[in-house]
Amino acid sequence: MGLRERKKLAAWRTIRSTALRLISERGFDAVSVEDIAAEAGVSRTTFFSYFPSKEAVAFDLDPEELAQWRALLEDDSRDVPLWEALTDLFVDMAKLLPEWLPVQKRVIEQCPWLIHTARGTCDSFAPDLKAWIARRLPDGDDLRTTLVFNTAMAAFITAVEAWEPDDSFDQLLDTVRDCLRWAGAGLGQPVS
Amino acid sequence: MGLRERKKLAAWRTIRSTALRLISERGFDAVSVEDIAAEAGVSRTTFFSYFPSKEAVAFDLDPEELAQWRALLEDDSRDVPLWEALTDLFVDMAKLLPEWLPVQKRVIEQCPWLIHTARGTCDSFAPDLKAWIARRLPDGDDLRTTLVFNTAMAAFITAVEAWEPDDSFDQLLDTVRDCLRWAGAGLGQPVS
DNA sequence: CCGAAACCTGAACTGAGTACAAGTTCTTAC
DNA sequence: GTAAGAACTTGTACTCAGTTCAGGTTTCGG
Repeated sequence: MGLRERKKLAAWRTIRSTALRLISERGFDAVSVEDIAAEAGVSRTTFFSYFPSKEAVAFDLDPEELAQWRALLEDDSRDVPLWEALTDLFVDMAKLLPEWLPVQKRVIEQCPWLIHTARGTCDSFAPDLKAWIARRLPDGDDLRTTLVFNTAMAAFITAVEAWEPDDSFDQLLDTVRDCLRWAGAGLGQPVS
Repeated sequence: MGLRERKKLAAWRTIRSTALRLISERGFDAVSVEDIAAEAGVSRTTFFSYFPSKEAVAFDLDPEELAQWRALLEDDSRDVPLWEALTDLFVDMAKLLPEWLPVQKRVIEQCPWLIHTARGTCDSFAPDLKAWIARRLPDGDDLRTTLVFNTAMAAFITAVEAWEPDDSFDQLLDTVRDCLRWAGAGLGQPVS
């Protein structure tokens, strides 16, 4: 990794951590992009070259975490049934977030309307995940692929939103597993 | 309904239809709130007293449609199993949208990032729907309630997003029913 | 018909996001 | 090592969404 790339990542992290500090101190609305940029020692223009919006600085994933995330999708073992593999995948994904999640949840607690933005975080790897699912599904059934994707996502989000930052992280992982299992088994069925 | 209320609804509809006309002519980004207000014969300030944001004018439901929507939730017959009732409910809900949906889809086609806003449309009755589900579920299991809600919503959205405005509307209703059924039966199960 | 409440309006403001030209820092190829 | 050029940063200036508010107009209840 050349100097340029290292500097870029460093700047990204400086801006991000500055932003999260200010936001958790004063609340999302009470912090302007100008405040963040000034405190992080860059110009407003530079801020927007790193983050496309003020929301992004609060919710975008760290490039390294994103890479780990994507790496999970490389696993191509198709001997496990789809939904079980999917459940494991989501649990593994959740495992990458023990630092990230509590912060996000506290921000959202103050500004509930940011939930929409937070959900959009997933968009960055949604295409990859969809491809992962499509690979394990009979030939090119787009509707079915999308349905599996959206439903699994819904189950995952349900677990995340039910989790309180004060609960243990293992509890979240259990809930993620439960939600995915329930959804996979069919919510029309009686509770097992 | 007094004069005041009638005028208000009329103004709402004038602003809305003006907005949709301009947006479908020029595209969402190329139309400013000022344009819409001017063309609709009201001030910018008034515009924002009717709609909280520029996005809202494109996606908010007509108050009357919203009322019909809510009316569907009044039905309290609990003899039908939860998921079947839910499937019927969503199909009935979809039936109220034959005018609305094609327009929304065309707007989103031009500005894909508006999908998030469109999904947020559901927020206006989400609490009611959640209560509807909770009523039919064993005592206050919040997680399960939310899971059912989110999953059903995901299935519904999948159907809506797969539907093309040129397809017949009945096809949408069929797809909604299919998606809900599949999700209810369990996506971990083989296709039936 | 009169007073109160609801409504509309213009003006002025904040802050997000964009465009661009000029300056600075890193890279690469020689 | 250095020079040409690519990539990055910055200030300025702009557009437009969304808010606030004071003052005027319309509707409503009695």
